[in-house]
Order: sequence, then C-alpha cells, then structure tokens
Amino acid sequence: MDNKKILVVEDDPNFGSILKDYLTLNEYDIVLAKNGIEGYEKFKKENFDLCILDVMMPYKDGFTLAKEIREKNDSVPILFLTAKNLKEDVLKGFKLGGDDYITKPFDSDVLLAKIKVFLNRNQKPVSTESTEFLFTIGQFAFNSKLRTLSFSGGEPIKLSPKESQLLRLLALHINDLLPRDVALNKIWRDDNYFTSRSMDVYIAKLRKYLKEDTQVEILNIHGEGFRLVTSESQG
Amino acid sequence: MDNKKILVVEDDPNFGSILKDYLTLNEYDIVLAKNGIEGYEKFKKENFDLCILDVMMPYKDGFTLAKEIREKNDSVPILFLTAKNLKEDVLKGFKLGGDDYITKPFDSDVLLAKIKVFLNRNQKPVSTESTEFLFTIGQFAFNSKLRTLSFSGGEPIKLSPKESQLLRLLALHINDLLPRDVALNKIWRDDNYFTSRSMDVYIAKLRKYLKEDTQVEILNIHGEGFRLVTSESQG
DNA sequence: GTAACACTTAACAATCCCTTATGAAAATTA
DNA sequence: TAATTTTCATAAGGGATTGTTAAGTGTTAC
Repeated sequence: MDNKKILVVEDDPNFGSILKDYLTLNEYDIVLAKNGIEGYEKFKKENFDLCILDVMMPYKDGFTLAKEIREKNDSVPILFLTAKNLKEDVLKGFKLGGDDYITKPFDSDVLLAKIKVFLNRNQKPVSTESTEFLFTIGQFAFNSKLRTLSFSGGEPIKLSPKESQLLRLLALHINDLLPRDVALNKIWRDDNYFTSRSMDVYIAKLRKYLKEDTQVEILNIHGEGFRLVTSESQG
Repeated sequence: MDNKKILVVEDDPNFGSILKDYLTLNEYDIVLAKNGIEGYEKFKKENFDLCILDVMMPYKDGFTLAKEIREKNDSVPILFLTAKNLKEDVLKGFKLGGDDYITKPFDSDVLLAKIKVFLNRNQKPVSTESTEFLFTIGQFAFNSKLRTLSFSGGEPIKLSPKESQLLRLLALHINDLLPRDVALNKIWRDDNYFTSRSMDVYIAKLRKYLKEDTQVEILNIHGEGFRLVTSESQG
C-alpha cells in the first residue's frame, strides 16, 4: 500500500526536518519546502493528499500559498501551523479554505490524529478511479489493482505485488522501451546490482505467465531495458 | 437548500440555549439535548449533518455518546466541546471517531468556521447513508442494520456488530478490493498489528458463515486487503 | 452472581513474496 | 576467437502476511 503524500511548508529548517522525520516515521511520504514559493512549485509538480503550511514565512506566507493551492485544487485538505493564536488569523485561514489550525508548540500525537481525520475524510469514492488499472495485453486482461491476469476470459491467476507493478509499467510503455533504471527506481526504489538481478527474476516470471499467448512477449534490449510487444507490431 | 441539521448535546442549560440561539441565527437547525442519554435518543430519531458534544456531562459523557453514535453512523462529523484541554482527552476524542476538539471558552466565529469545514467535507446527502443496509450476496440476504444473514430464504443467523460492519464494507466493495487500512480505519478506528489480526479473525468468521454458498468467497489480496466475490465474476 | 456474548490476544500452521545464489546462454567488446 | 558483460531460468532460504482455532478479558442481560 502506498503511503499518503504530504506537503510540508516550513521555513524553520530545524523544525521542518524534525517534523519531516517524525511524519516519515509514521508512514507518510513527506515533501518538505522551505518557503511559500518553493512550496507552490512542489505542489504543482505532484499530487498530495494533504498540505501542512506554516503561516509565518518570508517571501510568501502560508495564507497566500493556501489561496494559490485552492485555486489549483479545491479539495486537498490544508492544515495551518503557527505560533500565533489570534482569532483573526484563525478565521482568515478558514476563509481561505484551510481545514484546521494547529498552534505551536503543539503535541505531535494531536497532529497525527488530525492528519488521520482529514486523510480519511478525503477518501475518493471508488468510481472516480476509473480504469487506470485495467489493461489489455494481447488476449490477456490485466487488472493491476486486483493483481489478476486472465487469458481470453479464463480463470484469472494472481500476481504478486512486484509482478503486478512490473507488468503495469511494461503495459504503460507497451511496444516501447521500458528502461531498466526507470523500472528499478519506480518499483525497487534503488538501482544496483541486486535489484537489477531481482528484476530479471520478475521478467522471467512474467514471461512464463504470458507464454500462453504466442503473440505477446517481453523482449530485452541489451543494456537498455525491456519491451512488452504484442502481435505483429514488433518493428 | 434546507438548513443543515446539528445535534447539540450540552448539560449547562444557559450555555446550551445561547449556543442554540446563536447557531439558529446562522441558519442551522439545532436540536438540543441536555445529556448523553437524551442526546442518543434524539440522534436515533433523526438524521443529523453534524454533532457537537460536550465532554463533561452527568450520566453519560460525550465520549461514551460519541462511541454510540459512531456505532450507528460512521460518517457524521463529531465535534467535542470541553473546558479541558488535556492531551489524553483530545486523543481519546479522536480515537472514538471525533473529528475535532474545541475548548471552552471558545470564540463563536471559530466554532462557526469549523462547523462549515466539516459540513462541506461531508457532502453526501443525509439520505444515502441510511438506506444502504440491504445487500444481496450470492444466495444470501444480508441486513446490516438488523445484523441478520439468511441463506436462500432460510432462517437468518445473527451477526455481531463487528461481523456486520465488516461484511457491510465488503459488500459495498463487492467484487472489488476492500483495502485493509480502509476497513481498519472505518471499523476499528486504528491501524496496527493487533487490530489487523483482529480483522483476520473476523474474516475467518465471515468465511465460515458464507461457506454455505459455494459461489461466494472472500479472497485475500496479499498485503492489500480482501475481496468479496460472487460466482464467476472474478475477472 | 453467573451465563451469554463480543471482542481481543495468543499460538502455530500455511502461504506468499522477495531476494540471493547458481550456472548457463546470449550479446558485446577486444 | 576469446574475454567480458549482460541476461536467462530455476531453485533455495528466510521474512512477512494470513488462516484458523482457542484462550483470555470485559461487558451485558437475566
């Protein structure tokens, strides 16, 4: 299961890195930005499940950043973080679409609890996900969410997480090159001799599964990576 | 648009009526209960969009009431209201499925802002939640409200609350993945080793009940969660 | 007060999954 | 062609997750 991704924007480097470490320990993926400008850049680049913004920051304060984030995305939960506890600031935060307000010094357990509340509340209905996990590969139907692979409507076989992730990447690059280092960095999060050998093992496993359809194969491009090709489109 | 309906449970009659008047002025429909017992009675009778519970009350405190409310309804936002600000109380509130915590004396504008946040976040119409308790699972009829499960019109067996909640979640995701963490957060309100093992025990119980219909099974997706599948639709 | 019930925790078995090892085959380079 | 690097295929080992039953704990109902 992928961790939830949280953007933390905090100008105090000490506090920021402690916060990052603490949240990382608690199974969240943290992207840390050290001011509002950097925070906005990072927000645009990736999808976050939650934003935690310090209010008092040089160049661009948390409120301004919140406003910009809300223009891009009106549903991501925003928590403000500040030493102040002035009524005006609290209300301003809410008005800009913030979801809650935490005053420093705060208790880390309380912060965790609040994060949980907002992450759970923002669960997308199942339908919105659409079909980004359904693939057709030759005569195979592959569901990367349920990790099932079925040949021409037959009984599906189950894939392991790694098998499924690798096949999904190959399918996303179908008929095209999937560079070795791309797969290693995305799936294994590391690119070294051993992860590379491990990937070879999984390629072998997938080949065995895909053998049923003679029009589907995984080709190696020596020193580059692999290609999942179907039918006669192998040029 | 109808006004949002809020249940306020507060034992201090003066404070309660002031709060009621203030919120009524701000276009909310308020039902006021003066203790936990009365609060629970009123909660069962009507559908509310939000609950505001005082923690310190005679007979039945706000935490106990919250727990009972959560058993009936796992999505209605709950705000706690209290003079205390102890970390233990705050965390206890969150753990019971409370959504936020407001300490007295508080600013009424801040309260209004928080109410808004939670009402907006819970955009489901009040009606949807309540009708989703009748399920057909293969040859079984399952009523999650009465906690009964009957096989092809036969004598129904009774399910325990946890059994029923888990089967309901599985049924809501029928043929699709119910992620482990989703179930744990919704039903157990915590995701750790022990709650996870507890969930496995309940999966085993449900499998035993569902064994009568060979076309119904609960499949595990290793490391992800469970799938309730019926007949041959396992693609 | 005790019997029934609901839930958690413990214990052990079964299964799954990933890595590492092994030795051979293929591609590349010298 | 020989040497080197890269890839292939299978298997073994060990850690993690899950399946299942039973024992322990607390609560409710009579």
